[in-house]
Amino acid sequence: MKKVAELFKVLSDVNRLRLLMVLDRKELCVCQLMGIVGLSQPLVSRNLSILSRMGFLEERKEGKLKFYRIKKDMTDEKRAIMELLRSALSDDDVYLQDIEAVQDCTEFQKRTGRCDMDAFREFMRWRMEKKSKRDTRKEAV
Amino acid sequence: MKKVAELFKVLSDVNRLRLLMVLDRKELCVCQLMGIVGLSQPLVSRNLSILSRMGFLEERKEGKLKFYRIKKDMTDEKRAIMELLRSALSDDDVYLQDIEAVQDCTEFQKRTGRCDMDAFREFMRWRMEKKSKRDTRKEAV
DNA sequence: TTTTTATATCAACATATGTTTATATATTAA
DNA sequence: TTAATATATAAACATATGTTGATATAAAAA
Repeated sequence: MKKVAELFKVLSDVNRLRLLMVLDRKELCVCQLMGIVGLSQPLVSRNLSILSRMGFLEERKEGKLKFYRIKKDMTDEKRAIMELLRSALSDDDVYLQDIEAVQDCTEFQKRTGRCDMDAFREFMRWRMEKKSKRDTRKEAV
Repeated sequence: MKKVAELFKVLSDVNRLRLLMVLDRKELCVCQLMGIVGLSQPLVSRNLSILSRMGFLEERKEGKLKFYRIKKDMTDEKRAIMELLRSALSDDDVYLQDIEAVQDCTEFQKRTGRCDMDAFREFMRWRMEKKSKRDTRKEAV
Protein backbone atom coordinates (compact mmCIF):
# COMPACT_ATOMS: atom_id res chain seq x y z
CA MET A 1 0.00 0.00 0.00
CA LYS A 2 2.83 2.33 0.94
CA LYS A 3 4.53 1.68 -2.39
CA VAL A 4 1.40 2.61 -4.31
CA ALA A 5 1.09 5.83 -2.30
CA GLU A 6 4.73 6.64 -3.08
CA LEU A 7 4.13 5.98 -6.76
CA PHE A 8 1.32 8.53 -6.76
CA LYS A 9 3.42 10.98 -4.78
CA VAL A 10 6.07 10.92 -7.49
CA LEU A 11 3.35 11.83 -10.00
CA SER A 12 1.89 14.60 -7.84
CA ASP A 13 4.34 17.26 -9.01
CA VAL A 14 3.74 19.29 -12.17
CA ASN A 15 7.43 19.55 -13.05
CA ARG A 16 7.85 15.79 -12.88
CA LEU A 17 4.73 15.21 -14.98
CA ARG A 18 6.09 17.64 -17.58
CA LEU A 19 9.46 15.89 -17.75
CA LEU A 20 7.81 12.48 -17.97
CA MET A 21 5.50 13.51 -20.79
CA VAL A 22 8.25 15.29 -22.70
CA LEU A 23 10.40 12.17 -22.49
CA ASP A 24 7.39 10.17 -23.66
CA ARG A 25 7.99 11.84 -27.06
CA LYS A 26 11.73 11.17 -27.33
CA GLU A 27 14.97 10.53 -25.50
CA LEU A 28 16.58 13.77 -24.29
CA CYS A 29 19.60 14.90 -22.28
CA VAL A 30 19.49 17.12 -19.20
CA CYS A 31 20.45 20.34 -20.98
CA GLN A 32 17.84 19.78 -23.69
CA LEU A 33 15.23 19.20 -21.01
CA MET A 34 16.30 22.40 -19.25
CA GLY A 35 15.69 24.33 -22.46
CA ILE A 36 12.37 22.63 -23.14
CA VAL A 37 10.73 22.94 -19.72
CA GLY A 38 12.63 26.08 -18.69
CA LEU A 39 13.63 24.87 -15.23
CA SER A 40 16.98 25.14 -13.46
CA GLN A 41 19.56 22.41 -13.94
CA PRO A 42 19.47 21.10 -10.35
CA LEU A 43 15.69 20.98 -10.44
CA VAL A 44 15.61 19.06 -13.71
CA SER A 45 18.32 16.73 -12.50
CA ARG A 46 16.65 16.06 -9.17
CA ASN A 47 13.23 15.32 -10.65
CA LEU A 48 14.72 13.07 -13.32
CA SER A 49 16.43 11.04 -10.65
CA ILE A 50 13.16 10.74 -8.72
CA LEU A 51 11.31 9.54 -11.83
CA SER A 52 14.16 7.18 -12.61
CA ARG A 53 14.29 5.74 -9.11
CA MET A 54 10.54 5.03 -9.27
CA GLY A 55 11.09 3.02 -12.45
CA PHE A 56 9.69 5.35 -15.09
CA LEU A 57 12.98 6.21 -16.82
CA GLU A 58 16.22 4.64 -17.90
CA GLU A 59 19.50 6.49 -18.20
CA ARG A 60 22.30 6.48 -20.75
CA LYS A 61 25.56 8.34 -20.61
CA GLU A 62 27.28 9.70 -23.70
CA GLY A 63 30.41 11.62 -22.90
CA LYS A 64 29.53 14.52 -20.67
CA LEU A 65 25.88 14.28 -21.57
CA LYS A 66 23.33 12.14 -19.79
CA PHE A 67 20.29 11.01 -21.70
CA TYR A 68 17.03 9.95 -20.14
CA ARG A 69 14.17 8.06 -21.77
CA ILE A 70 11.01 6.20 -20.87
CA LYS A 71 11.89 2.78 -19.52
CA LYS A 72 11.32 0.01 -22.04
CA ASP A 73 10.21 -2.74 -19.67
CA MET A 74 7.90 -0.92 -17.28
CA THR A 75 5.49 -2.61 -14.89
CA ASP A 76 1.97 -3.14 -16.23
CA GLU A 77 0.87 -0.80 -13.47
CA LYS A 78 3.16 1.98 -14.71
CA ARG A 79 2.30 1.33 -18.33
CA ALA A 80 -1.36 1.82 -17.41
CA ILE A 81 -0.49 5.09 -15.70
CA MET A 82 1.35 6.30 -18.80
CA GLU A 83 -1.73 5.54 -20.91
CA LEU A 84 -3.84 7.42 -18.39
CA LEU A 85 -1.52 10.43 -18.53
CA ARG A 86 -1.46 10.47 -22.32
CA SER A 87 -5.23 10.59 -22.53
CA ALA A 88 -5.70 12.97 -19.59
CA LEU A 89 -3.15 15.46 -20.90
CA SER A 90 -3.72 15.18 -24.65
CA ASP A 91 -5.38 18.60 -24.75
CA ASP A 92 -3.56 20.18 -21.81
CA ASP A 93 -2.08 23.62 -22.48
CA VAL A 94 1.20 23.07 -20.66
CA TYR A 95 1.62 19.68 -22.31
CA LEU A 96 1.00 21.03 -25.80
CA GLN A 97 3.47 23.86 -25.27
CA ASP A 98 6.09 21.43 -24.02
CA ILE A 99 5.58 19.15 -27.01
CA GLU A 100 6.04 22.10 -29.33
CA ALA A 101 9.25 22.92 -27.47
CA VAL A 102 10.50 19.37 -28.10
CA GLN A 103 9.93 19.89 -31.84
CA ASP A 104 11.69 23.24 -31.73
CA CYS A 105 14.59 21.76 -29.82
CA THR A 106 15.03 19.05 -32.42
CA GLU A 107 15.00 21.59 -35.26
CA PHE A 108 17.36 23.88 -33.40
CA GLN A 109 19.81 21.05 -32.88
CA LYS A 110 19.66 19.98 -36.52
CA ARG A 111 20.40 23.55 -37.52
CA THR A 112 23.18 24.31 -35.04
CA GLY A 113 24.57 20.87 -34.31
CA ARG A 114 25.15 21.93 -30.71
CA CYS A 115 24.09 20.42 -27.40
CA ASP A 116 25.50 22.33 -24.45
CA MET A 117 24.47 24.82 -21.79
CA ASP A 118 25.08 27.86 -23.99
CA ALA A 119 23.14 26.27 -26.83
CA PHE A 120 20.16 25.90 -24.53
CA ARG A 121 20.28 29.59 -23.67
CA GLU A 122 20.36 30.49 -27.35
CA PHE A 123 17.51 28.03 -27.91
CA MET A 124 15.39 29.90 -25.39
CA ARG A 125 16.04 33.17 -27.24
CA TRP A 126 15.22 31.49 -30.55
CA ARG A 127 11.92 30.21 -29.16
CA MET A 128 10.98 33.68 -27.90
CA GLU A 129 11.69 35.14 -31.35
CA LYS A 130 9.69 32.45 -33.13
CA LYS A 131 6.80 33.06 -30.75
CA SER A 132 6.84 36.84 -31.21
CA LYS A 133 6.97 36.41 -35.01
CA ARG A 134 3.91 34.14 -34.87
CA ASP A 135 2.14 36.63 -32.61
CA THR A 136 2.73 39.56 -34.99
CA ARG A 137 1.49 37.42 -37.88
CA LYS A 138 -1.68 36.74 -35.88
CA GLU A 139 -2.11 40.44 -35.15
CA ALA A 140 -1.90 41.23 -38.89
CA VAL A 141 -4.89 38.92 -39.56
CA MET B 1 -1.65 19.57 -15.78
CA LYS B 2 -2.01 21.01 -12.29
CA LYS B 3 -5.34 19.22 -11.85
CA VAL B 4 -3.78 15.89 -12.74
CA ALA B 5 -0.98 16.50 -10.25
CA GLU B 6 -3.57 17.30 -7.58
CA LEU B 7 -5.47 14.14 -8.38
CA PHE B 8 -2.33 12.09 -7.79
CA LYS B 9 -1.58 14.03 -4.62
CA VAL B 10 -4.92 12.99 -3.18
CA LEU B 11 -3.97 9.38 -3.86
CA SER B 12 -0.49 9.72 -2.37
CA ASP B 13 -1.59 9.12 1.21
CA VAL B 14 -1.92 5.61 2.64
CA ASN B 15 -4.86 6.49 4.89
CA ARG B 16 -6.82 7.90 1.96
CA LEU B 17 -6.06 4.85 -0.19
CA ARG B 18 -7.26 2.61 2.64
CA LEU B 19 -10.54 4.52 3.02
CA LEU B 20 -11.11 4.55 -0.73
CA MET B 21 -10.54 0.81 -1.10
CA VAL B 22 -12.65 -0.03 1.93
CA LEU B 23 -15.50 2.03 0.50
CA ASP B 24 -14.99 0.23 -2.79
CA ARG B 25 -16.45 -2.83 -1.01
CA LYS B 26 -19.50 -1.15 0.48
CA GLU B 27 -21.06 2.06 1.71
CA LEU B 28 -20.03 2.88 5.28
CA CYS B 29 -20.51 5.64 7.84
CA VAL B 30 -17.72 7.55 9.59
CA CYS B 31 -17.82 5.57 12.83
CA GLN B 32 -17.75 2.25 10.98
CA LEU B 33 -14.75 3.48 9.01
CA MET B 34 -13.04 4.53 12.24
CA GLY B 35 -13.45 1.01 13.56
CA ILE B 36 -12.30 -0.60 10.34
CA VAL B 37 -9.16 1.41 9.64
CA GLY B 38 -8.44 2.26 13.29
CA LEU B 39 -7.84 5.96 12.76
CA SER B 40 -9.07 8.92 14.80
CA GLN B 41 -12.43 10.50 13.95
CA PRO B 42 -11.03 13.86 12.76
CA LEU B 43 -8.50 12.07 10.57
CA VAL B 44 -11.12 9.83 8.98
CA SER B 45 -13.47 12.76 8.50
CA ARG B 46 -10.83 14.98 6.96
CA ASN B 47 -9.59 12.39 4.49
CA LEU B 48 -13.13 11.46 3.48
CA SER B 49 -13.83 15.07 2.68
CA ILE B 50 -10.63 15.29 0.60
CA LEU B 51 -11.59 12.17 -1.37
CA SER B 52 -15.11 13.50 -1.77
CA ARG B 53 -13.98 16.92 -2.96
CA MET B 54 -11.78 15.27 -5.60
CA GLY B 55 -14.82 13.42 -6.94
CA PHE B 56 -14.19 9.88 -5.70
CA LEU B 57 -17.00 9.69 -3.15
CA GLU B 58 -20.60 10.71 -2.66
CA GLU B 59 -22.20 11.44 0.71
CA ARG B 60 -25.54 10.59 2.27
CA LYS B 61 -26.85 11.67 5.64
CA GLU B 62 -29.07 9.43 7.75
CA GLY B 63 -29.93 11.03 11.07
CA LYS B 64 -26.73 11.65 12.98
CA LEU B 65 -24.80 9.27 10.76
CA LYS B 66 -23.08 10.23 7.55
CA PHE B 67 -22.51 7.54 4.96
CA TYR B 68 -19.88 7.67 2.24
CA ARG B 69 -19.68 5.54 -0.87
CA ILE B 70 -17.85 5.38 -4.18
CA LYS B 71 -19.32 7.89 -6.58
CA LYS B 72 -21.58 6.30 -9.17
CA ASP B 73 -20.80 8.57 -12.12
CA MET B 74 -17.05 9.00 -11.90
CA THR B 75 -14.85 10.39 -14.67
CA ASP B 76 -13.38 7.78 -17.02
CA GLU B 77 -10.02 8.93 -15.72
CA LYS B 78 -10.99 8.16 -12.12
CA ARG B 79 -12.67 4.90 -13.08
CA ALA B 80 -9.39 3.84 -14.68
CA ILE B 81 -7.54 4.74 -11.50
CA MET B 82 -9.95 2.65 -9.43
CA GLU B 83 -9.29 -0.33 -11.71
CA LEU B 84 -5.57 0.26 -11.34
CA LEU B 85 -5.87 0.36 -7.55
CA ARG B 86 -7.93 -2.82 -7.43
CA SER B 87 -5.36 -4.76 -9.38
CA ALA B 88 -2.33 -3.19 -7.70
CA LEU B 89 -3.65 -3.83 -4.19
CA SER B 90 -5.42 -7.16 -4.68
CA ASP B 91 -2.69 -8.98 -2.74
CA ASP B 92 -1.64 -6.13 -0.47
CA ASP B 93 -1.43 -7.00 3.24
CA VAL B 94 -2.99 -3.79 4.55
CA TYR B 95 -5.77 -4.01 1.96
CA LEU B 96 -6.59 -7.63 2.80
CA GLN B 97 -6.69 -6.86 6.53
CA ASP B 98 -8.98 -3.90 5.91
CA ILE B 99 -11.31 -6.00 3.77
CA GLU B 100 -11.49 -8.58 6.53
CA ALA B 101 -12.33 -5.78 8.95
CA VAL B 102 -15.21 -4.73 6.68
CA GLN B 103 -16.57 -8.28 6.85
CA ASP B 104 -16.17 -8.34 10.62
CA CYS B 105 -17.86 -4.99 10.93
CA THR B 106 -20.86 -6.20 8.96
CA GLU B 107 -21.17 -9.33 11.10
CA PHE B 108 -20.73 -7.35 14.29
CA GLN B 109 -23.49 -5.00 13.26
CA LYS B 110 -25.86 -7.82 12.36
CA ARG B 111 -25.24 -9.36 15.75
CA THR B 112 -25.46 -6.21 17.90
CA GLY B 113 -27.65 -3.96 15.76
CA ARG B 114 -25.61 -1.00 16.91
CA CYS B 115 -23.81 1.77 15.02
CA ASP B 116 -22.29 4.35 17.35
CA MET B 117 -18.95 5.41 18.81
CA ASP B 118 -19.13 2.96 21.73
CA ALA B 119 -20.07 0.14 19.38
CA PHE B 120 -16.92 0.81 17.39
CA ARG B 121 -14.80 0.55 20.53
CA GLU B 122 -16.41 -2.78 21.36
CA PHE B 123 -15.89 -3.84 17.76
CA MET B 124 -12.17 -3.22 18.11
CA ARG B 125 -12.07 -5.41 21.21
CA TRP B 126 -14.07 -8.09 19.42
CA ARG B 127 -11.64 -8.07 16.50
CA MET B 128 -8.65 -8.41 18.86
CA GLU B 129 -10.31 -11.41 20.52
CA LYS B 130 -11.11 -13.05 17.21
CA LYS B 131 -7.54 -12.51 16.11
CA SER B 132 -6.02 -13.97 19.29
CA LYS B 133 -8.33 -17.02 19.05
CA ARG B 134 -7.17 -17.62 15.48
CA ASP B 135 -3.56 -17.22 16.58
CA THR B 136 -3.86 -19.78 19.38
CA ARG B 137 -5.50 -22.19 16.93
CA LYS B 138 -2.53 -21.70 14.62
CA GLU B 139 -0.09 -22.32 17.48
CA ALA B 140 -1.86 -25.59 18.29
CA VAL B 141 -1.17 -26.90 14.75
C1' DT C 1 -35.72 23.37 26.60
C1' DT C 2 -31.04 20.77 27.83
C1' DT C 3 -28.14 16.76 27.11
C1' DT C 4 -26.05 13.50 24.37
C1' DT C 5 -23.81 11.97 20.32
C1' DA C 6 -21.88 11.77 15.39
C1' DT C 7 -19.42 14.47 12.35
C1' DA C 8 -16.81 18.55 10.80
C1' DT C 9 -13.56 22.06 11.45
C1' DC C 10 -9.90 24.71 13.66
C1' DA C 11 -5.34 25.70 15.82
C1' DA C 12 -1.00 24.06 16.77
C1' DC C 13 2.74 21.33 15.93
C1' DA C 14 5.99 18.27 13.60
C1' DT C 15 7.45 16.44 9.39
C1' DA C 16 7.97 16.38 4.48
C1' DT C 17 8.61 18.59 0.09
C1' DG C 18 10.02 21.82 -3.53
C1' DT C 19 13.24 25.29 -4.74
C1' DT C 20 17.48 27.88 -4.90
C1' DT C 21 22.43 28.67 -4.30
C1' DA C 22 26.63 26.66 -3.79
C1' DT C 23 29.54 22.79 -4.26
C1' DA C 24 31.07 18.16 -5.74
C1' DT C 25 31.78 14.73 -9.34
C1' DA C 26 33.02 13.14 -13.77
C1' DT C 27 34.27 13.65 -18.46
C1' DT C 28 36.54 16.08 -22.19
C1' DA C 29 39.80 19.38 -24.04
C1' DA C 30 43.96 22.00 -23.67
C1' DT D 1 48.65 17.82 -15.65
C1' DT D 2 44.99 21.83 -15.44
C1' DA D 3 40.79 24.12 -17.23
C1' DA D 4 36.25 23.87 -18.76
C1' DT D 5 31.77 21.87 -18.79
C1' DA D 6 27.55 18.67 -17.93
C1' DT D 7 25.36 16.59 -14.31
C1' DA D 8 24.56 15.34 -9.40
C1' DT D 9 24.27 16.35 -4.71
C1' DA D 10 24.08 19.21 -0.31
C1' DA D 11 22.70 22.93 2.67
C1' DA D 12 19.37 26.27 3.61
C1' DC D 13 15.05 28.08 3.35
C1' DA D 14 10.09 28.53 2.63
C1' DT D 15 5.92 26.24 1.98
C1' DA D 16 2.81 22.41 2.28
C1' DT D 17 0.99 18.39 4.52
C1' DG D 18 -0.45 15.04 8.03
C1' DT D 19 -1.71 14.50 12.70
C1' DT D 20 -3.55 15.46 17.18
C1' DG D 21 -6.43 17.70 20.68
C1' DA D 22 -9.93 21.01 21.33
C1' DT D 23 -14.05 22.97 19.72
C1' DA D 24 -18.11 23.77 16.73
C1' DT D 25 -22.17 22.05 14.42
C1' DA D 26 -26.19 19.37 13.78
C1' DA D 27 -29.35 15.81 14.83
C1' DA D 28 -31.70 13.05 18.24
C1' DA D 29 -33.11 11.86 22.93
C1' DA D 30 -34.36 13.14 27.52
